[in-house]
Amino acid sequence: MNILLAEDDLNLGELLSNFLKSKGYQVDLTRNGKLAFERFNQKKFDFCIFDVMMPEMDGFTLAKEIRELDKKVPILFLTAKAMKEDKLEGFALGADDYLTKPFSMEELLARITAISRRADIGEASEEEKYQVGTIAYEPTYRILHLAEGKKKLTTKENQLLHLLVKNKNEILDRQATLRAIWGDDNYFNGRSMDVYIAKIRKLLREDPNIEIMNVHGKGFKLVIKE
Amino acid sequence: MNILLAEDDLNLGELLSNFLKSKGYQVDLTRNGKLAFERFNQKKFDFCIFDVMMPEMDGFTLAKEIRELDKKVPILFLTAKAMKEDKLEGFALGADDYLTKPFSMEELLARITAISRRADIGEASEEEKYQVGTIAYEPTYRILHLAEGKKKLTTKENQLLHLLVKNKNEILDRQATLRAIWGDDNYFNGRSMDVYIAKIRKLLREDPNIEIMNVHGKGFKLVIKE
DNA sequence: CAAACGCGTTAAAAAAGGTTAAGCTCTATT
DNA sequence: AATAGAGCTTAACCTTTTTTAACGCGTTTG
Repeated sequence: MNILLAEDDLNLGELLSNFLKSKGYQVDLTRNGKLAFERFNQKKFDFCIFDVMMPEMDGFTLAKEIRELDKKVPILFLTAKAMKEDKLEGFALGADDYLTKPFSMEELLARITAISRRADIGEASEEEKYQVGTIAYEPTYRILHLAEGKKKLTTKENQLLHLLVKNKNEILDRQATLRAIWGDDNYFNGRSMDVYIAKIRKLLREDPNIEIMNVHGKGFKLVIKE
Repeated sequence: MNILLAEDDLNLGELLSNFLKSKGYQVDLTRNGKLAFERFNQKKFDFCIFDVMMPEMDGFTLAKEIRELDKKVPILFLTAKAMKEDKLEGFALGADDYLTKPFSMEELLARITAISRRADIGEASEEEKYQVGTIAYEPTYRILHLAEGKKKLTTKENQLLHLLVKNKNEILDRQATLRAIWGDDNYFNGRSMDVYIAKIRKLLREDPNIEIMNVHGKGFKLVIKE
């Protein structure tokens, strides 16, 4: 299981990282929210642990960005002792739990176990495979199973389609997507994204029930009729 | 839009109720959780605002009961300042937001606007299907089945028509609608809405029994004769 | 009843999106 | 090192969607 850990205190960070690794998890440690966000978009994570107070981008903002793209990945916050209002903000973002420093390693492990068990029900994680209308899609291998045969997607095609599919029937926010895939939501990246939407639409044309609809000024939404 | 308000402090209750009414919402004010729950079962509400501390039945218990019946209706809690663990409990129940007393009316309005927008346009994802006079309407796919064939609606057309249809035979309040769709009820958005009312009227002209009537100074009402 | 306001409607301006193709930047290959 | 190819970005052009403006008419209110 892959864990994304964002902690600016390098001592604590290494400590946690080593502990979790010793328990059989794979851990990516990042120094701040910004780096964590980039990492999150490059790799698939099953669990996130964020310190709330970090330079560049704090844990809550980070969680907000991530929630735009992934509604499900469990997020656990590490907060300095007994903050008041701050905690709530975390929960409103769909946090699954929080720990107040100082905490014991065992406590952390217990939470991770409990939450990931809950999150895992019905999900075989690792090998992802989707059925989009009549078309099978394997983001892990970037393969689209069309009627005429397998089609290998490019990096960007795959990233975008993956997000669309993960957020089926929901609006995929334009800005958040741009930041996730292109790292920046300026005008030109926006146009680039439009170009990729066009490419993907062409690829999925095979099944007339699939539609990527535009929500003016907001983003795109993948819907599949009946 | 119908709001269910539960607040035992009658002064505050009346104040809130009047303020919200002045902003175009219909408000049912109840004195405690028990009465609120009864009211909830008699009428359809689009939004709930509950004080946490109330006699008979507190806000959290109330929310728990309501969530048993309705998983989606937005709930906002009003809490006395800075409770600690208690607050968290609210979020676990699927609260959408909370406000800590004292708060400003504007702040409340902003939250309501934001949440109901999110709930409204974000995910209308269940297969809805309406019959408006002789015209079938599928808001999920933004399709209007006219005599001449299918007509695809634009984002705004769809949002507005959806609200009209959901509130058939009831007045769709102008200001509340503007905040729900446009996020702000300023003069220009108002004119924009009028333009869309005109568009929709044109689309629905096919069936002479359909009428979108104006209620001067209040809003619009979709009625279907006999 | 007149001034102010709200609404109906149409047209024009502005913004956002759809699509195609040319250009650029890598990387792999000769 | 030059060439070719793949992938991505930028540019260009066009369409659709939304907003803003303008004008006229009905309604309300003092």
